[in-house]
Parts: sequence; C-alpha cells; structure tokens
Amino acid sequence: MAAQRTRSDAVRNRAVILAAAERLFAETADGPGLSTDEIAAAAGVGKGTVFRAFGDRAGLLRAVYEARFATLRPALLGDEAGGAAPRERVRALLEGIARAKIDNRQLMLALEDAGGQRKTETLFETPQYRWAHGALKELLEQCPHGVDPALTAHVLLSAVRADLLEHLLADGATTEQEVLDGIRALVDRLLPEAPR
Amino acid sequence: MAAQRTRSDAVRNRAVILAAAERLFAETADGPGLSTDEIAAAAGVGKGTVFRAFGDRAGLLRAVYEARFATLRPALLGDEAGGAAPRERVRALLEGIARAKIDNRQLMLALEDAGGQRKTETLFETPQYRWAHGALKELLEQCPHGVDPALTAHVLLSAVRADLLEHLLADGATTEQEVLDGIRALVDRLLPEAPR
DNA sequence: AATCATACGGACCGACAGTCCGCTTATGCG
DNA sequence: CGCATAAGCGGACTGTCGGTCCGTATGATT
Repeated sequence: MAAQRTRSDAVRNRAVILAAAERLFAETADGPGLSTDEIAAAAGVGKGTVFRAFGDRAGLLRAVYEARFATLRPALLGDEAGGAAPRERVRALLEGIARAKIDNRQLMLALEDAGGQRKTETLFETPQYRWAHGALKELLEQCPHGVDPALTAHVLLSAVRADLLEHLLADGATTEQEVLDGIRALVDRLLPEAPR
Repeated sequence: MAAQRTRSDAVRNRAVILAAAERLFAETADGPGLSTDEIAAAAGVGKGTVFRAFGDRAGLLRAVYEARFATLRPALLGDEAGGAAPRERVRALLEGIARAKIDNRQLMLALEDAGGQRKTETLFETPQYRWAHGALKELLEQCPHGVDPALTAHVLLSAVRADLLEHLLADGATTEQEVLDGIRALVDRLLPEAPR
C-alpha cells in the first residue's frame, strides 16, 4: 500500500500541539476561554497548522481528551472486576467519570461547551457523551429498576456535568468528597438494592 | 422625588423590543443563534437601543424570561394548594419547570448557554437558577431524605436542563409525556415515600 | 420657542473560529 | 546527489457577533 502519506513534520507538530494544549488546559483557570491562537502560539506553530491537524476546535479538544482518557476507559467500565454487581459498576463508573472531570475540569468545561455551540454537534452527540451514555445504559439494563435505562443514564450523567462540578467546587463551599458522596447517594437511591 | 427620568420613547422602544424578541424566540429553531442585530432589526430599532434598554444580551434574555414567567412562579411553588405534602410539591415544581422549559425551549436554550459563556455569570449564578434552586432546596428540607438538600436540588435541576430536554425531544425519539414521567419517577425514587 | 438632558442608530471595535494562498520543505525518484 | 512535486506551513484575511461610541435627533421643561 502507498501508506505513510503524512509527512514526518506533520506528525511531530501534531504531537507538539497536543502537548501544548494539554499543558495549557492543566494550567489555565478558564478552559473555555482558551483560544486556538493561544494554543498555536504556545506550541510555536501557526494557527493554520492546528486546524490542518485537528480540523476544528472541537477536534483538538477531543484529541486532548482522547490522549488523556483512552487508557482510563477500560478501568472505568470495571472490566477487570469481573463479577461485580451491576449496581456497583454503575457507581464505580459514575464516580470515575466525576473524578476524571474534576481532575481535568478546564478541559472538560471547554469540551462540554464546545458541544453546546450550534454549528457543530450538541454535547449529547459528542463521542465522549455517547460512550458514557451507552456504557451506563448497558449497565442499567442489567439492574432493572422500572425506569427507562436510557433516560436514567441521561439523568445520572447530567449530575456530573463539568459546569455543575465546577460550580460546586469553585469557591470551596463544597468539597470533592462531598460531591462524590452525593453522587454515590444518588445512585443508591435511584437503583434498588441488589437482592442477592 | 425627581421621578420619571426615563423618556417615553425609551419606554415604548423597550416594549417593542421585548415583543419582537418574544416573537422571534417563539418562531426560531435556533434560539442561541438569534443575534442581537436580528432582534433589533425585527423591532425596527438600532442595535444601540437594545443595549441601552437591556444592558447586554443576557439582560434582554432575562427580561423576556421575566415577562413570560413572572406570573407563573407562584403557581409553580404550589402556593395555592396549601397543605400539600412537600414531596408532592417537589414533583409539581419540577414538572412545572420542565413544562415551562419545553414550551419555551429556544428561549431557555439561549438563556442557559448565555449563562455558560464566561465574562458574565455562569448558569448557576443567574437569577432564574438561583430562584429554582432556592425554592427546591427549601421544599427538600421539609422532607428529609438523608442527602444534602442543596446538592439534591442541583441534581434535580440538572435533569431538566434545557439542552437535555431539547435533545430528548428533538428527533421525536422521546415524547413529552415520557420525559415528564421520567422526571416524576426520578423524584419518587429520590425522595422517601410520605409515611402518611 | 428655546434649551438641554436623554435617547437614537449604526459605524466602529475587539475577539475568535475558521479559510486561503504564496512560500517552504520533506520525500522519493532518476 | 539533486530535482520535481506534493504535503505542509504560517499568518494575513474573512465573517460573525457582542458590545461601545458619538454625532444627531427628539421629548421634556419653562
């Protein structure tokens, strides 16, 4: 096959941009406000290069997200804990998502409200949401509780939206532990006790 | 008092703009995409006039919201139904909010993501959110259920965020009735049965 | 009718996502 | 090698939108 069409400098630049973006999001206090120009400048490349490499802002954000969470996903699904009860796995998944979002707040804020803008897709159509919703729904189907699993999954996920987490944690009025406890309590109330 | 400082044409224009905005939001399919210029044009005034009358985009949206919901609020609180159980009142409030948002989706979408933008306030700091959260929290305090009422209120409200409702109803995959049933079920699960 | 604070309107500004195109450079071939 | 060429680069440019500014118009007041 004619393969290797992408030039080596393109590959290198992509990596440099990704690294710069990752760093900026980790440092900034205003993720959604981080402009493409800033990221390009920080990476030492032109703006056009960023768009060639990632298509658009959302694509760049997705790539950063992907780089950060790809390895985390199997763990979130609780794949290794083979026989855990679905209810436990729902709890673990939701808590894991919450933790991940808290630890990467600015990135997640940017990612979620990039979805919010028209023109592109809504939050609910982004790959990361579809993945979380699909996974959650599947688990919920395994512990029937009398409500449409798809709807329940949406509700659970809306409880861990990045902007809500940010609001709760922002001024220190609520601690991370309290948030996580609240999420746990939410799952416990929403799903019936495992009978066994 | 020196009173009546506002000139009559200013008052008239304010009303015209408000009416135009209300109509546009009722007609459009892309609330957040409605620009201030479009609203000004539809009202037959200059853009400056809109900003003088309402301060900024968020102010205009708030005013439209206010005009539409001011009379509705007491009913949502269940003030007339004197002795209803708190649990019923939570259900009624949340359902009422959901219905109102569904019936004014484009406006509410615009209002909620105007909150999302930095520079101004976040969704959670907007008057309408604070009102809903305060009211809900107060009701929740009257039916203790072992979880922080403030947190529970946030979770319940995030289940009726405009963009989620829009997503659920958009392609007709979910009916309005199903959504309302889901919300009802959510409340029922989250709050303990009234001991009666 | 004259004064003058208030308001009007739309040109203007700054920010930002995304595009375009002339120049540069990696690559693969002779 | 060195040359041809396509892939890639960068940053000027465009379009949109929220918000501001200021010369002009007008309602209030006497």
